[in-house]
Amino acid sequence: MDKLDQTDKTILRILQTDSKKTAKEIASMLNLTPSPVYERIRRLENQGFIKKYVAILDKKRIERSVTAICQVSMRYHDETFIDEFEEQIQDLKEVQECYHMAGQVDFILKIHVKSLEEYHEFVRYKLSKIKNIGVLNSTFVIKEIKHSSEYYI
Amino acid sequence: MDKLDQTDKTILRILQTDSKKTAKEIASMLNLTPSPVYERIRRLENQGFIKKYVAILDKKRIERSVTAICQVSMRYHDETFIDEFEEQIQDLKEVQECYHMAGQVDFILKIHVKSLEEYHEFVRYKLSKIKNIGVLNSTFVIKEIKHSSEYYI
DNA sequence: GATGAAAAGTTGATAGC
DNA sequence: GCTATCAACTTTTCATC
Repeated sequence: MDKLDQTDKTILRILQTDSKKTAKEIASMLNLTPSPVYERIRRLENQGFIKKYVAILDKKRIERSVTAICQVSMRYHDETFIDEFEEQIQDLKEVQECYHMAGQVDFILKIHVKSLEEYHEFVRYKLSKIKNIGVLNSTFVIKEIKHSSEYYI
Repeated sequence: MDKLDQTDKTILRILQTDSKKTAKEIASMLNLTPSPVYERIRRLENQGFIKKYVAILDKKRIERSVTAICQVSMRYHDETFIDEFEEQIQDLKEVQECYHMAGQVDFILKIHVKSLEEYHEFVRYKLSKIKNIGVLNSTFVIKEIKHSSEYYI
């Protein structure tokens, strides 16, 4: 009930690249009728393999051209400080990703802003207002080589 | 023709969180009829604001639980070496994101694998086979604080 | 730009193999 | 787990305001 067969995997691969493909289209790619494809997709959703369906926007088109990677280390590593940091990061709309890391650096953040000026304001008025940040090291993306929401299956 | 009004922005915000919402549902959220919503979505697609629609999978469910951030510096910075690196990275299915950075580190990669053992094999048999890599520094995600495909609009 | 209606296509359910 | 069929709903188009 929780195992994926080859048909399931193919369906997931297709939906990861284009979720607007209809059950009918997928069915014809797999030499099936739409019904089993439809049922499998429903099952993959219910069993939690598919979390959601989203539109991917072009960041250049919506003025989020600057991508920064920001590495943060905390001054103290009390549980409370860490929890507080995590909570406050959730509310920062410029932060698209944030990971708690093993190693020297505590957190890695991916940030999207309109310009370097906006990044400066983000760091000055939002990020550095969070308590207990020790080291804060920002680098900027000069070219996006690969950026995908797909996982290899 | 290329400017977004408030209605466009609301539609984009909705589609970024749930692209399965029908034109009818969005219309009722905006106190409109489905037709103008439908036309706006078509326009947002044609003008390149919406790049694509995808299904987001649960990485734990499909055995890609380990996320690594790998920072790579090149030995030499010739154009040919850089181009070659970028090309070869495209073909590595474990690499979900790769950015060419300004600063000390040349590239930052986000990698998804099943286990640390698989990561070891990835580095040993795939990544380190790419020519001209000088420094290679891997860290692992111990907790995902935030991970979204949405941009703030 | 929006409404409203109508044609074409998809979804989702059900019966049967 | 599949095919075939069908009603309900959505998408898509278009005349009209």
